[in-house]
Amino acid sequence: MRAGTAVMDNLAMRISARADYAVRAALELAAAGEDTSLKAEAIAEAQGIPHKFLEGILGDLRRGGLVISQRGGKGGYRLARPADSIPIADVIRVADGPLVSVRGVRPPDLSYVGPAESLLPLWIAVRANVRKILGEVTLAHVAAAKLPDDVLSLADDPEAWTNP
Amino acid sequence: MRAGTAVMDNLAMRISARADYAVRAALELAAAGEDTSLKAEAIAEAQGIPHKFLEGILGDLRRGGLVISQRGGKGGYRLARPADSIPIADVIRVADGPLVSVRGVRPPDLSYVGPAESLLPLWIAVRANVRKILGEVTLAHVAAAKLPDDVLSLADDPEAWTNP
DNA sequence: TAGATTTCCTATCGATTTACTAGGGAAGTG
DNA sequence: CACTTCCCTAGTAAATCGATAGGAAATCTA
Repeated sequence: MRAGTAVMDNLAMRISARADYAVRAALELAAAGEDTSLKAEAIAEAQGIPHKFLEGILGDLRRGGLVISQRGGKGGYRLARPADSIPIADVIRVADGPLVSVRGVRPPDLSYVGPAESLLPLWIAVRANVRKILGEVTLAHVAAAKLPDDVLSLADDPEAWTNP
Repeated sequence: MRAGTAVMDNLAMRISARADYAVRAALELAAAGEDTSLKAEAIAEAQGIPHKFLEGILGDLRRGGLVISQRGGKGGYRLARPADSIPIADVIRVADGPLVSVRGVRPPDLSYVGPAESLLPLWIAVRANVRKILGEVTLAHVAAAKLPDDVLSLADDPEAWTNP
């Protein structure tokens, strides 16, 4: 922990509010069905997300080609593709940039010297693993509460839920 | 990406400079051997880390029980335990707090509603996976450039090194 | 004991990022 | 036209990040 500060919430790897909100909004759209559109306000209320903030995030999802928007009275947002073809990784990347980085640099662009040389393959391995999970699990999986077996088995280990 | 900004380095999951520096410093100590002590300045120079910044990080490692320090002429820092008994995860946690969090909260403390309910087990699975890798790989592994086979095989996939 | 060395502690700093909020314009609907 | 809903730009308070400064405390050598 950083010296001198009492409560440290400074994290090695974190998922931002933006990414979390983006995924939850996309899940609401997935649950609604590919051709039902929902208003930003309705999503915001359902998920407890500040609605003006959510509007910005939905704009990112639209520019990223994940959702389609419609203005006016019967407007709203809907998924651009079937929910089972949209991995969680895509949503996070579109809302928040690259999945994993070290010091703001992506692993392949790092250079290490001396005994730290093997750090690079280690970060790469971590990244590959995160990518594998979040690239495999789709909106449809989560919305239907049916995660793939290999992911479920990871989450089933009781030790995975403990704190430290 | 966030609307309106040109270059986005805003990341879903990142390893901070602090965590990176902490691991690299610990690796220098591991390479030096358990009972050789190194001065902060020497580590800073070897790894290209701002030395006053590093001093603070080494203080965290000391308070976390990972290194032992000695002041004065022949002083410096050395590992408190053999390098093969210190996982990378420990170093990161001591320097930077919990490994993985969502919106600054640790996964078990989150609560989701509706179609987002299965997000929790998903984050838990991601965390379990990161923990598994970083808890398995020790300072000795990295310093000797001999990562465990399962980690190596992850990093060997050429696709793991690609950008997006 | 004096002097040199090196850790240890506190405080501060500028830049960036994060998580939001405000206000109004553009597009579509009845 | 009136109304709705998305769309866009700006701004902002607070936290965090990465780093620096200055000196007190401990330890060693001579």
